[in-house]
This record gives sequence, C-alpha cells and structure tokens, in this order.
Amino acid sequence: MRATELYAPTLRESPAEAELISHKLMFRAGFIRKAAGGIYSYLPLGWRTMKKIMQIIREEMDAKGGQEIMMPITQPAEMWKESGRWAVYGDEMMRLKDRHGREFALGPTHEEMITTLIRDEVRSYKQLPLMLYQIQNKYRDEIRPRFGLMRSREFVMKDLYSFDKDVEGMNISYQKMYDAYSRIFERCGLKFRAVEADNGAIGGGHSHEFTVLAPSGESSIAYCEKCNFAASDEKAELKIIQTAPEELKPLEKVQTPACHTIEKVKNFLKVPIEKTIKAVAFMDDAERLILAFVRGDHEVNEIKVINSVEGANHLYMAGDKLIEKAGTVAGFMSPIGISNAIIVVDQSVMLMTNAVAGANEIDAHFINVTPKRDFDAEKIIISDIRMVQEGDPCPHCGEKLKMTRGIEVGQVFTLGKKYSEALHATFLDEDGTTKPFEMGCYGIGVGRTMAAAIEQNNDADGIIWNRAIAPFEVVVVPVNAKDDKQLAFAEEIYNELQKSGVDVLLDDRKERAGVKFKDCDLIGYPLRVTISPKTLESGKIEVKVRRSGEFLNFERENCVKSILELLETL
RNA sequence: CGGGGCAUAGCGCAGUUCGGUAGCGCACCUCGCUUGGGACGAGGGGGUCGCAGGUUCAAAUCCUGUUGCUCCGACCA
Repeated sequence: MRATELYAPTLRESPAEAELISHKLMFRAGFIRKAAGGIYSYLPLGWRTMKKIMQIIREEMDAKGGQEIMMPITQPAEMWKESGRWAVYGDEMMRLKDRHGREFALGPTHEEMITTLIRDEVRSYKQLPLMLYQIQNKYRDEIRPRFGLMRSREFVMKDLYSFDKDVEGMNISYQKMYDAYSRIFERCGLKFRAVEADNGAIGGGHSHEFTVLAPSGESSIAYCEKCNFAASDEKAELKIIQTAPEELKPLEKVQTPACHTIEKVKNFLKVPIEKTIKAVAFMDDAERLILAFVRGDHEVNEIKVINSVEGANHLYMAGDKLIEKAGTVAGFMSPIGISNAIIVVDQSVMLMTNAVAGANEIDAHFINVTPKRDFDAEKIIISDIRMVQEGDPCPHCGEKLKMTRGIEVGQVFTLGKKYSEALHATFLDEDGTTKPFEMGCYGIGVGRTMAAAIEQNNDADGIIWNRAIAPFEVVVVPVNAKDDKQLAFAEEIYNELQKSGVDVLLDDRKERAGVKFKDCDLIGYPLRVTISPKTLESGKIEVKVRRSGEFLNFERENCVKSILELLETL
C-alpha cells in the first residue's frame, strides 16, 4: 500500500467533544469519523486494525470448535415478546416499524435470534455441543454515548453462543471460551485481567469480565498479586474479619449531641473507627425500608444488598419520612429495637464486640454493642454486603488486595436454561426425555478492544500499536519522495518486505520529512524504515522503533531478515 | 430524567454585551522556494452564522419556538 493512495486524513487538532485519549487519537490519526452521537464510520486505518482484531478472534473461536455465522440486525418483535424481553429491555433498545406497522428491534444482542434459529433444527443430543458465533453490529440506545468507541450506540461485537446437553457440558464450553479469550487478549498485546463478575439478573452459573487495565477505565476491580483472584468491585466477595476476643461489657446508652456522622461519633466517644457500626438507609421498588449496617470504616455494596434481600431489584436512598416510620432517625440508626424495616447486617459486623451503634433517637448512641448478643437474629439478614477496599484480605489466599481501574472488553457467562426454556428450545436426550439446552454466551466488543489498546499504549506523539493489531506493521519513509534515488531505494525495500509477508506501507507522499514523521508517530506504526541521503551513502538503512524511540541501523543486504526478527519482539 | 454549556468554512475558535450585511489559525487549490520532526512568501476557493417564526430600514447579534451536540449526575457493555 502506498500512502499516496491511502485515505488517511490526519488532523493536528481534535474536536472539542473528544475527552478520552483513545477517542482523540483515533480521530486525529484518521481511524474514525462520527456520523451521529455514538455512531461512527471506520476509515481505512481504523478498519484495518478492526479486521486484525476480528481475525485473531476468528482464529481462536474456530480453534475451540466455534463456527461463524451471520444473523440479522433487524429482529422481529415476536421473539423478544416470547422471551419476555420486549418489555424488559426498555428505552435501550432501538425499535422500528416496517411499512405494514410490524414491530422490529435493532438487535442489542442475539440470544433470542440464535435460540429460535436452532430450536427447530437441533433435535438430538448427538448434535451437541454446538458453538455458533458471529461478528456483527449491535445497537444499544445509550442514555449518554461518550468516549468515542468506548460507549457507542452502534458497535461491532463478536458473540458466541454455546449449546450443551447438560451443565457439565456447558461448563466445558465455558472453560473453552475462557481460555480462548485469554489467548485473544494476549495476542492483542493487552494487559488484562479475567475478573469474577456479577451476572445479575441472568442468575446462576459463572461469569467473568475480561478487563483491560487502564486508569481511564469505567470499572473498578480488585485483584490479588499472589494468587489469580480478580473481581469487579461489585462482585468481590469478602472474608469475615475476625476481631480479637474481648471481655463483653453491658450495653449502655450515652448522649452524643449532634454526632450524626461516624466521624463525629468516633471523635466524641474517642473510639477507633473499626469499633463503630454505620447504617445506610435504602428503599426498594416496593418502598420497603432496607437498613444496611457495616463497620464504620467500610462502605455498603448496593449490589450485594440487592442480592441478599429477596424481591429487591433496585435501591434508592430512603427519605426521612420512611425512616421515621420505622421508629428511628437518620444519623442514629441501629438494629436494636427496630421493627418496621428489613435489616441487613454485614457478616463482619456480627463478630464485633463492645462497638458503638445508634440508639434510634436523636443525639444518642449505644456503646458496648455486641451484635451477636444484642441483635435479634430472627429479624435480621446476615450477609456479605460491604464494598471491597484496597488492602482487604484476598478471599482465596488472604494476601492484601489491590484495586485498579479497567475497561471491560469482553464477558463470558453461562445462561443455563433461561432462554431455551422461555423460547421452548429443546432436544431429545440419550434417555429419551425432552430437555432444554444449557446455554452460554460470550461477547467481545471489537471497537472497544481497539480503543482499550490505545488507552493502554500511547504517548504525547500518538498511538503505539502492538504489531499484531497495527494497521500496518512497518512504514517505509523516503524523507524526500521527490528525490528519485530515495524513492527508488525505498520502493526496493518496500517490495522486499512485502514479498516476505510484512504488512508494509510506503509513504511516498511528497511532503516534508517532518510532516511524514509526525504522521508516523501519530498513527503509531510499530516500525519506521527511513531512507535518506545519509542512509543511501552509508549503505545501511535506519529503523526507528515506535515504542522505545530507539534508532537501529541494519545492513542493506540482510535488512529484511533483521526487520522480521525485530518485529517478532513487538 | 435533573442541572450547566455550546451550535459561525473540513477542524479549532473570535465576532453576539452595544443590530449596519462575517473574520482568524490549521487544512484545501495555484505558483515560487524549501526538504531528518507538523517551513516560508504571494495569490486563491470555500460559510442559507443549526432550523422555523417574529421585531427592525437593517439580525450571526434582539425576542419566541424548535432540533442537534456536549459536560456533570442518576443508569449501563
């Protein structure tokens, strides 16, 4: 490919709306252009990288027995109504009607489509397991699209669905995909973690998110450096914190004027924060008051609260009125002597002794609270409801956990029979009984992976591509393309590299050297071969490594071999 | 959905307060000169000032409505 024939409009400035580095750089380097909020065109360079990522995905999916298919974007409403998600999905689903008034959705995902696709054809356990995947545009009408390809409304996604005859088979498929995902992101050269995730409403089974580590990421994860543990902050399970045994003192009520925050209580009573019990008041959809109690230095994890209270789907902050009705008062709440509320107590709180908790009246607290003795165990829910914090012990090995931020680029999870039952997709098993499929679903955001790679690999000059997903591996730059000698020599090198299978670009534009160098750095080709009067004279060629910035000089005769060797290290 | 901001040439912006018929930098075209890190000079092309009404002799500028974009929050891949 010649730069004079390549459509790669680079810009010195980026639009005001781009705030994320990956967004700015993809825009400036001529990878993407915006059509509407959260909707983008991919220009040649961007699409080359997308195709390379997709190719890696294909190879790894195929290696595990996946078969590629292509399903429609436009999906009839009937199948969504059948699964019950037409109503559930809400405004996030792009909907449309055809000329006859029939309803359709632009697919946000393809569980319904694939399940109805195979349900009439796959009738026997002998046809299982089955793994089908596609790489397709998906649509989610985000409330607020932003960050370029990171959170868009139309995006390219690979999704594979597995069908097995039983749970064991499903777990094998899951493990295959887990392994494939690890290989995919390794091959893309990304630093990532497979993170234990909450699979929320889908329920049951397991789920991992593949998260690329980057400070700009939207999700927060906890991980252990000693063992393999990593979990999203919402999911991270926590061990019970043992407290040193103490002689139990009798419960006592004391006055604590104007001490409605833990900070004030702790200072007023001169107790360490670990000896205080904090309350957070929530309300659920049914307007039930839910009081959550954690240690003073801990935070409440709302997801865990939802999971531990039966029937709760969403939590909102509770109003004062509701709190009053329960016979307590904000700032001075405790489970002692309360009735009209659902009380959820963190497991670590139950092991505390001689602690401080509210007295359910203004300006008063209990001291010497020992939950095991003083809480009515019949009325409370004891559960792990706290948010993980840096330094918490790892639930697997006990080492101190670290926290980091990341970009979720893929997720694997088991669906079980959820969709096969809802859509009546069954097969006949060996024993002659009819059973619904055990399904799994595995997604990768292709555009997001490209964006994440840039977030993780860039500098002040531009993008730094890993060789595997760079739009071109090598760029050959004659500093002055108007000089026939230089151009001819550059073409020689270019042809030789191309013959050796290198994905190479010849920058034959008649621009000044500075302009071309700036573009090379911005676009981020891993290697730049520079041809100049200097190199013509010395008989050597100069190679610049984008990532390290180092310059290498190779002998003309075996320069292709040297470049190939160098590429192996990138 | 709550609260801000913006909309003027492909991109980044000024002009709006105080109405007088649109400008700057980058990009683009031509010529000259230059060629190892986004040169320079000269000339040039390109804008229904988001859209629709209204006020006025006159509207980018004032008024009303509307659409789009964007930031923070709530929500989420």
